[in-house]
Amino acid sequence: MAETTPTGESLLFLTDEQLRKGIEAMFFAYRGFTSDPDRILEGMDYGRAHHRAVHFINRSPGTTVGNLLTILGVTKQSLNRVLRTLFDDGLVEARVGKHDKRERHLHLTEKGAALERALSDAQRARMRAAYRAAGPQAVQGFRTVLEAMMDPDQRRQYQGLKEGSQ
Amino acid sequence: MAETTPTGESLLFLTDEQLRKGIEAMFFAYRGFTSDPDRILEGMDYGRAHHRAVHFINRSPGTTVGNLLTILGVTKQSLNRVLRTLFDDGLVEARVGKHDKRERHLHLTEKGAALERALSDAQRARMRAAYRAAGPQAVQGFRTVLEAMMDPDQRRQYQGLKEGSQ
DNA sequence: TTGGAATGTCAACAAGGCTGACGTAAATTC
DNA sequence: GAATTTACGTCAGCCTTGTTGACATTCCAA
Repeated sequence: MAETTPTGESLLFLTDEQLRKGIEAMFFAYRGFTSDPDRILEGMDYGRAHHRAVHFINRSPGTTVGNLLTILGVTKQSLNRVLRTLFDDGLVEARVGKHDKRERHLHLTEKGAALERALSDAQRARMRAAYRAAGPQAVQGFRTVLEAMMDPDQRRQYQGLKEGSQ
Repeated sequence: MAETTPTGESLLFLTDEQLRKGIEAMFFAYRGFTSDPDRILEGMDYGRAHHRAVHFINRSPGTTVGNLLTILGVTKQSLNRVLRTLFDDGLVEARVGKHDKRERHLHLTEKGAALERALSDAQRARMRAAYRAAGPQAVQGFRTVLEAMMDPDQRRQYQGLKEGSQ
């Protein structure tokens, strides 16, 4: 491999030390990333799992339970516990599929949409501040590296979500 | 705020849509980020919490229990459960402080260092591949945005760890 | 008509967070 | 020298969110 020998473009950014810094940056940044929604959710009877469900239902209204299972990567039992409380509290409603009546299409109620807004407003505020401080060029790099870090399956889901399927 | 009106440098990267993409990128990328170590740990009696402890003990040999508590941001009861199994299995040893005998200074044993290497090798491999694919410029941006996303306290810890204190 | 897909649900369990209370030894302060 | 504070350990109990396994229902599709 010719590119393992530093040439004009230095490859110092691939040293173990630089990689370790990247790893710790992910660790600490992810804590910040989740902290604002977590603060909102604590006290309510909800947790991070509810946030994720509400986020992706808002993102793809009418998505099915099976879709959600794939995206979230958890078992149906685990997701069902979360969805049940969201149904019971009137944040999410499930509509029986028109074509395939086995499927349940998930939608946020007005109340659910309100919670989603509160959570994502908080999360976006932090993201916006970080983006603004870092600048567009840095944001471009940020997205590029994150995308390269995903598993191929996850990346496909991420990209598939880019243009909403309604 | 004058800079909320797009000028020469477009501010399209600050739209809600772009921010949402950044949020989902963090979500999916973090899953990839943790998946390789998780795979190694499953089957052993260890989990992600053990990984974190071992990582930071390796990072700062001789660190105290209190330091570790601050860095990890968990309660001593929670950390203690993890440390106890690491002691019992001979991966970590605690040395009574020389100056302050109340403190326990934590060190990896050879066995602990071996596990740490296995875990960080796997995690670095993914990070290295992502860095290489994205290029140095993107990596620079990646680190800049992550740093801006941390809480100030977390950022101080992250930066404080940059140059090892031994 | 029959097999398999999509979903819900019950039960049991584990990891890893949390709080609260209590104990001990060592350092520090008064 | 006594009192207080600090660093750490531990017991008990609770919560969220993940897991596996088993079983029922409904419905599409071959």
